[in-house]
Amino acid sequence: MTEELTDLLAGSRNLVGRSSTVERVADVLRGHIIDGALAPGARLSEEAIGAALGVSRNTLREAFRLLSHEGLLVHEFNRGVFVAKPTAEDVVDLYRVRRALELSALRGAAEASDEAVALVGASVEMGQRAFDSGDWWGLGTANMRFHQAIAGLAGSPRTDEIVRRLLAELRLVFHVMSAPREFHAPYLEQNKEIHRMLCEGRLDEAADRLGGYLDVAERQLVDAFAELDDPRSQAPA
Amino acid sequence: MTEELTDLLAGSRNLVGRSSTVERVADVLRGHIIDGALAPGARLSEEAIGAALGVSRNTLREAFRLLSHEGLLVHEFNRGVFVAKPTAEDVVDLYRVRRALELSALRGAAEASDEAVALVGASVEMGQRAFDSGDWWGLGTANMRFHQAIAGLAGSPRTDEIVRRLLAELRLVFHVMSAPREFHAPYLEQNKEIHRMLCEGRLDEAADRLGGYLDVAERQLVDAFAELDDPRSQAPA
DNA sequence: GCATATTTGTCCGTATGTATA
DNA sequence: CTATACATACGGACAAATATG
Repeated sequence: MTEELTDLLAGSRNLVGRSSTVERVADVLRGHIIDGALAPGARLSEEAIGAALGVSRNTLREAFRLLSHEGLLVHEFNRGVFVAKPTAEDVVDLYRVRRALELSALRGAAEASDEAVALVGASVEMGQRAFDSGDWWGLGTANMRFHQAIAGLAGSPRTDEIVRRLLAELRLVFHVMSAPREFHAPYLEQNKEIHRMLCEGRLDEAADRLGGYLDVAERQLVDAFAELDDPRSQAPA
Repeated sequence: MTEELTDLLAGSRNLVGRSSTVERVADVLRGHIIDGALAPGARLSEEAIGAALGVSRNTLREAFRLLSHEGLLVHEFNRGVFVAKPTAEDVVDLYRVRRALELSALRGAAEASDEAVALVGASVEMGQRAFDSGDWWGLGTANMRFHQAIAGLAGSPRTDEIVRRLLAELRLVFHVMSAPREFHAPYLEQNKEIHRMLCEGRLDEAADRLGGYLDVAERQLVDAFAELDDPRSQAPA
């Protein structure tokens, strides 16, 4: 069973070249986790992964600690580390924190820098390009960047870091959505609208819009989880 | 120069006995950092600390990663780890995030559990006891617990975790306050008032009160930093 | 339920590169 | 500029806990 993982990760070995080994290992693993190559719940063997990436167990364990604190891995004492497996409650919690931080940033955006506002616009354009080329996962990425940019309006390094962490966890959640297009596409127009309101200084209005849209997205995800747990639906493993 | 640190930490060696070594080491170091035994900016030598606590460098490095992610240590590549040294900008940032999360939790407290509300009351009583016995550092601790309880009204594990992290960083900041009593004491009455409003369901009013009080505290801390940096004041060390 | 194999937790020694006196 | 100290990273070892047959 470790065969597949080993083969999977071996392709990343040549990328390991400079800077801190621990950081690079964490980057590689993070990438494999958020793009689904390492599925939620999968166990990460120290020996197998270490061999696949060509790093020692000590170094690998430090990378595991990093990703555990980012919420992408969970560490069970004397049992190993596993890819985090978010539940419906996690979705609710993630959206609770997002609402608090993103809406607060948007409502206080009168003092935001021009560059921060420009990043919001850039993410909207990126989403449009992804939509035009039918790249639905790219559309999801653009949507992530939109929310990161909204949070960035606060001009707060800690908010940026926290939201980055939340969105990475949310990437894991999105893997339960079987229809990425139908899920992500409707939000492109909403993002455009919110960006417009932002540029016109209608901040409270924009925040209300964003709040409502987060509510809908949350419910959609929770429903998707309920469907998975529900035995009468034909859940594909 | 490592002599003092070694002696300081050696007293904690016997505490190391069960559960995960990494966690225990992190707990010991966290305690020494927030109570000021390890001053901001101090460098933590792997060898010295490892010897003092009787743990290997590998284990110690994992604990360092933990505390770095909590914001209490900063890791400089190829140079080592240092106790975080918050600046005035950090204070502003910390209060920005606190405002967003605590006010949001308070405004939405209509759905808070009875236990969560009770914790707010308990922290107020704890503060009163500390005040009565002249324990000013304990008063600060009670105040921390008050804000943790306010954030806890959201019923969100992630909010709890984030706020815990922010308040630990804030502990570091408080070391610049030379007069803990004058700083912490006025907030006891405010906390009582906010708790009363909370129990009566006057949530928006309570949130406004808390917001104003956070503004004042932030300004007070920023001023304290300005005084330290200002050469015309007789800054001790 | 038990014996065995696997894996984690932790420590040690060491080589190499980097920063600082 | 050299030398020293230290962080980075590796590999091996062993006990303890867990998983497996």
